[in-house]
Amino acid sequence: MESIYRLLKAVLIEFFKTNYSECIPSDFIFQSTNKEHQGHITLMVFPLAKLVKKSPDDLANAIGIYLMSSDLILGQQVIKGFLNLRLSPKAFQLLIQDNSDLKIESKDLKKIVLEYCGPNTNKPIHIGHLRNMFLGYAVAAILKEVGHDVHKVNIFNDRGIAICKSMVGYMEYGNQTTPESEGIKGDFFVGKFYVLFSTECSRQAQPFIAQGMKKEEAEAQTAIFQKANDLLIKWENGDIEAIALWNLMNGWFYDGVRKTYARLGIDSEKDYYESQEYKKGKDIVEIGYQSGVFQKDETGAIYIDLTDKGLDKKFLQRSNGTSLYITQDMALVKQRFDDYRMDKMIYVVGDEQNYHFKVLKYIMEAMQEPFSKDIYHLSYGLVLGKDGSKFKSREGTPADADMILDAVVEEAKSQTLESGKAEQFLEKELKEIAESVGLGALKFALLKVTATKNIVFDPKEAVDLNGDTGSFIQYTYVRTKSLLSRWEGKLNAQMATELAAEEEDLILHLSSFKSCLLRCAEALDPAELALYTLNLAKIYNRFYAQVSVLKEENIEKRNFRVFLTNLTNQVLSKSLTILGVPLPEKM
RNA sequence: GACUUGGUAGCUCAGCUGGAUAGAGCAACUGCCUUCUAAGCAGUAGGUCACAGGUUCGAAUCCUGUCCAGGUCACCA
Repeated sequence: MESIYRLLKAVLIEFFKTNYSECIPSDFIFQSTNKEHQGHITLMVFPLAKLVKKSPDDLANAIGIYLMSSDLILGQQVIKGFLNLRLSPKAFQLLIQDNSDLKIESKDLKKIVLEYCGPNTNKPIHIGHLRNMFLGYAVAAILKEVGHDVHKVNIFNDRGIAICKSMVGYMEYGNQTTPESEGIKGDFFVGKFYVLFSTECSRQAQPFIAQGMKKEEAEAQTAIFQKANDLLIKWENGDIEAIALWNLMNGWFYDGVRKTYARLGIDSEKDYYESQEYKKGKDIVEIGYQSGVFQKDETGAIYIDLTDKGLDKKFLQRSNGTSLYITQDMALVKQRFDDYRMDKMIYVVGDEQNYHFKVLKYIMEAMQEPFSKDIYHLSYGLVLGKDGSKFKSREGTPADADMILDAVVEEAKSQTLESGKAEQFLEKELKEIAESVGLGALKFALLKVTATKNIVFDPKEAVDLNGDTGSFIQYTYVRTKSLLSRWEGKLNAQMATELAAEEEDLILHLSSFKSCLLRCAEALDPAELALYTLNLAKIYNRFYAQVSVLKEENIEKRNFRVFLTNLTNQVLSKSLTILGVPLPEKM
């Protein structure tokens, strides 16, 4: 698209130079022409008319006539100050030339580290993690595609009171069982004891609640909670037994969660562990305190005063000297910049932590760390249930990532069976198709919504294979693939002299792929790419239904349509790969 | 209360820096498989863009105010 605009702009500047030499516009606004009107692109004449103080219609007419001298323009029509332009075959040929190569050359390339996933090791990952992973994966892929040097890292929140709860649960109810002995996936096995702990804890809390205590307060009074707390202190003090159990249970967890990562196609080049970093935070706190950036209150707790930034006092270390969530993040961010020396650190973390990252940035600024300006929180909205409430795992709703994935894959399988096509597939193929269609549907459903917005997620709808779904795109991809597999000739970008409207639409849309990617990279949001891809599939399907490709008798036309099919296939394949949506062989 | 994000068709969402009669999909209804995969295509119906002002040739989009919803404001993570 760009080269067309560039060429047209040159002609327009020419026009203004000859007619209105005093006021040359710095920019021209084009948009695609409305369906009701003839034309492909439209020039906005209003701002120009204002500049030269002429009526929009008169100016539009004058420009329209002038543009006819360009061999890019075949026709022009002025309607209420809109100058609608029909592009010539040469213009379309140019668009094809510009876009048959999908490589993007951009400047200002950066080294970027992106943190995503971030599971807690005490229970299986849930739907919120899915959004996090899909989003992080796609953003990283987009940045890479545009040319940046991207490094994905993962953080395991592997220490703290939560895992201690699972550990106490196991000590109480485990009876020496293992995931192997029970036939349960490791992360679920660990999570089972977290639930057992929670159940017992709320049971023990009942009497306190009856006395009028708040739930959280009451639970803190229970004997079982006390055990977890003691265990945490033991762990922090390096107690051998506590650490052995911790290693054992985290091992089970990693074993389970890595299976889920593999199934989801999620990867990272480096894993960070909170347990290995958190202590360094205390040193930073100490340095900050010594240099007067942080203060100590009467109980001995250390805080930073951010009231002049419109924020509150933020505590960085408890009065008993133990570290807090923010303490370890202070250490971790520094560690990352030491490890990678990158230009930008992107945290993919939910928007409930907006405040946290704002504070983290201010603290690093206050400590005069030069990297403070390069910290970026890529924040995304919640995944809500159908009634608008948060997904929860305890009430029997299938919020666990594995459960949701299983459900979606199962649904994809039954849809395939229903379609009547299953007979032509082997059992193994059917399984593969269900897996990639199910996973694709799930990823697309979570990626098509603007990242900052909350998503209302209905598993049934995501699984639905009709309409605005990943499967629709996958289907279109398979269609192009199947068609191309029947083609034995060469690919030829030489355009036929006459184009059908469906071909023009396809070319126009294909030609905006690169600019779409660049906008996504700028916005750090794959949603536009998801919708672009969906639209490409729609436009191709229309093309497919309206014109013949392999059965076209005119050789020129046939060759060119195969070429368009191939380009569509490539763009679909590239987009889906970036989004992390699997490419099925058959459907 | 403060800060922050949002409110567009019955439902889920687009609508990029202001541009033409506000667009998709789902759900409802109609057609189209002897033709390159019908998980498809074509069509009908569905709207006071939360509300009220303002800015201007022009506002879903920008500004102000109001209402509603989510999130955050811990010596939790």
